[in-house]
Amino acid sequence: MKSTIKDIARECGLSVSTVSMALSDKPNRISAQTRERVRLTAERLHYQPNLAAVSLVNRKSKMVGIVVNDIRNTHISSLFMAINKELEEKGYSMICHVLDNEDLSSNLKLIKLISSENVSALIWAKSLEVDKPEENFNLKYDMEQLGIPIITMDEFKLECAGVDVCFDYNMGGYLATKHLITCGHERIGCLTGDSNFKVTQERLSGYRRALKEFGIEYSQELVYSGNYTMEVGYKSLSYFLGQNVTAIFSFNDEMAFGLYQAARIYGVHIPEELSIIGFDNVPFADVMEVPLSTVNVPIVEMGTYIGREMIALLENTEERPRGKKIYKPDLLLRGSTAKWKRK
Amino acid sequence: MKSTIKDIARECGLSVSTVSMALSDKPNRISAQTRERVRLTAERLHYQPNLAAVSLVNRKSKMVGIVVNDIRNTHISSLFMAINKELEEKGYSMICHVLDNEDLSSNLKLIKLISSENVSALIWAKSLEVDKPEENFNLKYDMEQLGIPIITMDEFKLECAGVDVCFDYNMGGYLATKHLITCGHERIGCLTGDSNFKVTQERLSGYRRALKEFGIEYSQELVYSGNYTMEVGYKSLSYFLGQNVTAIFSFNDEMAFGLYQAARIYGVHIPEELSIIGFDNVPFADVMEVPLSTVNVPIVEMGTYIGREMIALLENTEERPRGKKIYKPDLLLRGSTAKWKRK
DNA sequence: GTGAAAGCGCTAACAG
DNA sequence: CTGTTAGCGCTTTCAC
Repeated sequence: MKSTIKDIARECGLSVSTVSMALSDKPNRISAQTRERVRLTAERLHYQPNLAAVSLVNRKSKMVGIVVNDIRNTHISSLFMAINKELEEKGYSMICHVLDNEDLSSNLKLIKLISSENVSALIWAKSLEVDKPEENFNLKYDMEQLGIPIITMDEFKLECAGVDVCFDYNMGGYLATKHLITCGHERIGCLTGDSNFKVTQERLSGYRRALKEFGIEYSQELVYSGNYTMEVGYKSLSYFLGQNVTAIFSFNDEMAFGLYQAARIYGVHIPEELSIIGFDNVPFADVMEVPLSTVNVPIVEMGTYIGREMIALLENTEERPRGKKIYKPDLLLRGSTAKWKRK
Repeated sequence: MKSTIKDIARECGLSVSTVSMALSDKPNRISAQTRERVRLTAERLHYQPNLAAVSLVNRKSKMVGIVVNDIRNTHISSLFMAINKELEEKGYSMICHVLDNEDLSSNLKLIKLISSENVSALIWAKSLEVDKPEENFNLKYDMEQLGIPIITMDEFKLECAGVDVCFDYNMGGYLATKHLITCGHERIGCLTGDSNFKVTQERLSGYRRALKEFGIEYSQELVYSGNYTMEVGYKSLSYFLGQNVTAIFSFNDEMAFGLYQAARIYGVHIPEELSIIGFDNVPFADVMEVPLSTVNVPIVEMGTYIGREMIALLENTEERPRGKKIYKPDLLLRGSTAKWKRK
């Protein structure tokens, strides 16, 4: 079956420890010949080190845990790929926990599992849910107990090594809304994501801030509580039409595509009869017949940053205080938003 | 730091082995009280078993390796999620190797890495490349050497436990092409994926088979060699227009979207001036202003099947001969293909 | 019913 | 330069 260091030792007539050292890259006192002899038999026997054993003795592994939301969303898979690329280059593998949109399974169970997997670090790219203060408290505690560097994509206020890599969603919401207002829209629908996500609430604050700044009253009726999926975007349109909105700010592009789909069915013309602005800037945004105006989130850049920071965290020995990085939005104005002409 | 079974033993004044047994679900002779006492202190100490240690002694782990292509393609991320869902339910975690479209890194290196990770099984969802007989020979050998069940998504002809979960791409190519011919098209462009992939060649065979059946001569000029990405779809259109094609069979939906994008720029109307049929049926296919006709690949069903088979392979003890499952295509005719009216 | 001992594959300190 | 020993955290005989 799989050969071990023991097999090599037997073949070469050496001790296990000598073989171990010979195979190691660290400077040591094994003669060049022995070294070569060991290397050759290792190759011949198709030897591959058992990383479980290595990690057991080293108390660290070449594994990084990652928790992400539904990767069917291109925005998220792009992030995933960007992180993966950086880590793989440096010889790290990822143990993935991908969350289905439907079952956002218990955070605590997840952390326990991860705790078992003895990964050397963790990337927690799952949104912070603000409606569970108690669970979050425990989660924070458990995360810190892991004793490994953790990169989060929200402000978890963890007290352990790592970085918070965030995005200014509030500003994004503000800019998107302001743009619509500047176009002359006054009844602006707001299609939100899961209302308990911090990232959702921040976008909503931005929306309200813009309205306020321009003296438009906030109205609960113009807010449709979505969940970041295309389906809900589709369903929401009839509601918005009933509210006579002239523009919709969708909290992600995915839902905006759902709006497009419904608009086609209902015969609503974008942007003449309805302006739509999205959020994320997924690659598809530019493929639609009416390219989608959206708030750009530099997700690949963020993923790359996360990957690199992770490597630094893992390989630099000196302690660093927990870092923080905030990415800023910019507006990508394409064909789906237009000046509003009162009929 | 992280507590171990030893800590529990000390706390309870018991031996390590007793604690191990008490914590185990297997039937054994530990008294109910001891059992409970151990359980409670384990909880109190936030004990989580070290799976590296467990797998070392059991010679198997709750880890499954997976190799997939670029998950930014919804078709692939859907597959990934479907597999993940089944495995996670049964307590298995996935070690992911996601391949970037650009760097299809060495298979052999990948297998070696996986061999180190001591996963209990492997899902090889990466396309078989037919132009590397030598590498494939070694790959096959190395895969078999892993000594674990392997599910592939191509016919690798492996001689180890597992299943080949395939799709009849040839039939898919045939049906798509036949549909276009039946619509009256004669100059049918063919936008292929990476030409060295078996799944690409099969589609191409299907295309040629349909042409032949209807007495249309195959012409090299009508075939544009792509790579399954939107960019190449975009770029290919001007070539196809130069060839005066009236329809294009795109080997996946992604590239078809690229064609859409280019068509908009060039002012080419779909389907009046150009019919397009894709392959995969990604969710977005239905969102475009002109919904994309495509060949349906039941990828979620396939993923679920793979997950379930994997569990069966892992948990049923009796030996089973290597299985094979072939999914069949069906045509989804939407708005992007139409009867050709000679001008 | 519980404990002692051996060992999974590997590394690292300590001898020689 | 190389071998011996101990031990990472856990499971599993085999004694008691």
